[in-house]
Amino acid sequence: MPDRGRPRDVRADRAILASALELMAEQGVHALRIDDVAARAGVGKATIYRRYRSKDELVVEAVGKLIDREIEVPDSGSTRTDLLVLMREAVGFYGETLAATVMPSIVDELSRNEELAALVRDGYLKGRRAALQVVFERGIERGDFHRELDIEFALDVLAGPLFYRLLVTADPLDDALAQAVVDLIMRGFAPT
Amino acid sequence: MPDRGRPRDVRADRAILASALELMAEQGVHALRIDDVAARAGVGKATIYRRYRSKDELVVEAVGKLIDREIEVPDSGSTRTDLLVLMREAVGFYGETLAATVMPSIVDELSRNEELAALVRDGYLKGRRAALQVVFERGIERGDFHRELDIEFALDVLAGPLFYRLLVTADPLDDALAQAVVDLIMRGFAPT
Amino acid sequence: MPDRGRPRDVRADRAILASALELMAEQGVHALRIDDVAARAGVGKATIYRRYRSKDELVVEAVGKLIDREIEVPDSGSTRTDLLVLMREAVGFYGETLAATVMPSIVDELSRNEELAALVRDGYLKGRRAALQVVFERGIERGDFHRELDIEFALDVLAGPLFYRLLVTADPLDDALAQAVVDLIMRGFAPT
Amino acid sequence: MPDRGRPRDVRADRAILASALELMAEQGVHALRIDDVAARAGVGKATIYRRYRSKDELVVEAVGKLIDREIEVPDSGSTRTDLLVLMREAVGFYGETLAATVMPSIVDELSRNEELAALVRDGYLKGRRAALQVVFERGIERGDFHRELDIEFALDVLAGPLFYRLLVTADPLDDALAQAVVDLIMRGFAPT
DNA sequence: TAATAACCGAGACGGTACGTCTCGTCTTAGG
DNA sequence: CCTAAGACGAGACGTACCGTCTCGGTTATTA
Repeated sequence: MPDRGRPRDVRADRAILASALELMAEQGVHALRIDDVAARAGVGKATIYRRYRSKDELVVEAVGKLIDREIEVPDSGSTRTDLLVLMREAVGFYGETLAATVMPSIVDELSRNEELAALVRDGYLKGRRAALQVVFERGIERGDFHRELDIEFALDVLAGPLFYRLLVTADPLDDALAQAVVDLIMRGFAPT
Repeated sequence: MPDRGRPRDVRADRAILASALELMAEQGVHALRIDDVAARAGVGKATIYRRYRSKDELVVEAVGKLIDREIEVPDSGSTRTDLLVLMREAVGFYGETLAATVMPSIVDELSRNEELAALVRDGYLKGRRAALQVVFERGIERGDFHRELDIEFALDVLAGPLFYRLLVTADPLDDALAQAVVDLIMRGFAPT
Repeated sequence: MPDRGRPRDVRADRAILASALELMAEQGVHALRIDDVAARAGVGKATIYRRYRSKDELVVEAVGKLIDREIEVPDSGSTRTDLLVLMREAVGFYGETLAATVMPSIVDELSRNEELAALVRDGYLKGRRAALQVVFERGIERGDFHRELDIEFALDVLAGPLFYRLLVTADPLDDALAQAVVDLIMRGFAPT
Repeated sequence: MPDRGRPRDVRADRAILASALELMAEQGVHALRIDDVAARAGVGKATIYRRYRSKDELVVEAVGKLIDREIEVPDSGSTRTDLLVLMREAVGFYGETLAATVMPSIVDELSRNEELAALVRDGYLKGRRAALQVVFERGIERGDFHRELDIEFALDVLAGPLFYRLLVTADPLDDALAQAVVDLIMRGFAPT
């Protein structure tokens, strides 16, 4: 009997996630208190725990909402331009306060939370990587890259420095970074 | 009067750090409980807090011990070989169970623990980056790289894909990665 | 418009009270959960709250049903026999499992539930005491008791030991008790 | 290892019980909140739960403290006077606000809490009943009572009306009650 | 040698967040 | 307008962990 009883209140769904994201952005994932989420959302704690089995799961879902963005494959005719568009989009996204604040905790969570790992890897990364893959394949056709290009590795090179700065060195994510990475890719993987 | 009273027990020092590292490796930094460290080390909690002002500080110190490795600048005569030596060393280190297990939590901690951030960035990264910098400078002298090479960026490219795999995609850290990164660097930053 | 819409289901009325009594007998009034009553009665919670404003009121009503017994004034011609009949009836009633199980909780509830207190005192005790009063008055007429007999006090003496055993000492309620109490009354209140 | 570690703080012991008793007297046993006890006692909740496994157990202990009174056997030479002294003492005690407020909940608890039942029956009632038993035995010697007097029953008659009023009818506990009960006992159990 | 001072393991302390539970109300779809 | 099912806001429950403090006892250096 799936549809019996009072249905879940969609406004509560939204209020909970919104409050959680706000609080995470304000004080960090670490300092997130379920009681605070409930209070800000104007909701009982049970209403949260009916939706998420634990605080971790709430964080997962909130992050899921945060990173759930449609990505479209650019097609300017120029491989360099297309890569730059995608890199700038990524730099812009991870440069946002909320994403930047939350990401370290997410990464930590990834290592012990299979569910979150699946969500992030399959739901988010896969999409971005697929878009980039198309661009790389077009690049190969155009003769911008040599034919043995290891696309997986190329993707790691695009994303790696960005995450390294975000998570480890705390150096700025800016347009210069996007350009430098794309330049390196164009040169380093050019046909011999 | 600095030397009055019973001196600290060095065995306690060691037992605390060892227990902390073991527990971090077993269950993650997140699940580390001071009570558990005390119990495993056969030590009272006060004995821990006499040495470290907080749990965070204990983690910092334990991680410090873990990553405190002398690094020597290779000088084989070949820039590629030297870079490869350093990359392989890094791949080997982060491929170790303990380092790999602990790193995501460290990264999380970095974002809100200034002290740990300083320790990791100044005490550890700085050393490795200095070694790499020497190799890059020699490479420029030798004519392997163009003279405007942005060494900071080159370092990000070396480390980025490694951390990206370690923290985000969970793809393997292997020799192929080391070679691919070094190859890319050699090609991408070659003189025009 | 009193008769519009679907009429209340009488089976629900009965199921609710029956389930409440069963659960009270099984686990005590204390452990009674409205959700459990609803589940056992196969009824929604709202159906209960439409009938009883609160859990307390449900308990009141359930107990009311339990103790709602017609009492008839015995008239054997012998005061001792009449008192004995009434005492035996009481001993039999409070010896019943359900009544005995529920009574301590009822007593607790009496002290803070005015409504229940009224129901029990006016609806139930009053009836029994009235019956006994008649017997005592006949006894005075017959010359079995002195004329200054404080009937209120006599009633307390009849009921007191019974409740004391039931609630405090957990000693058995048996025929010997009934006889001893009646004997004491007959002697202690005999004319001088 | 019984004496290792920091010993329990006796002031906390006292503060907890005192606060619990105060709150029980103010609002009833029913409305007692562990958080309130902790707050009023200036104590953490864990400090309460270290001493008492549950709220019920705290209530038990608090009540134990409340009813833990030395009782001495009066010996005036007159059986009536001795009984009256003991009855007045009881009437005075149960007339106190705290005892009267708490008793219904205690009685309810007795029926499902073996530990409390033992405490109350063996620790408290037994003492009072023993004192009364001495008085009755002296009375038999003096010829105030017939020799077949069932002392157990006599005790039930002394205590019964008192508890009946306290728990059921809410009629006053006063000196008149004490006197009436003693009078009844003296007459009803007089030698034939 | 005795006193002094800081150490030691054990574990209680006040505080705070957790995740669970129950209350009495409210909201669905359906009879 | 009733019904069964079950979600809702509120708030107490008992647990767990933090960082501090207290106990009896130990181990050095200083007097």
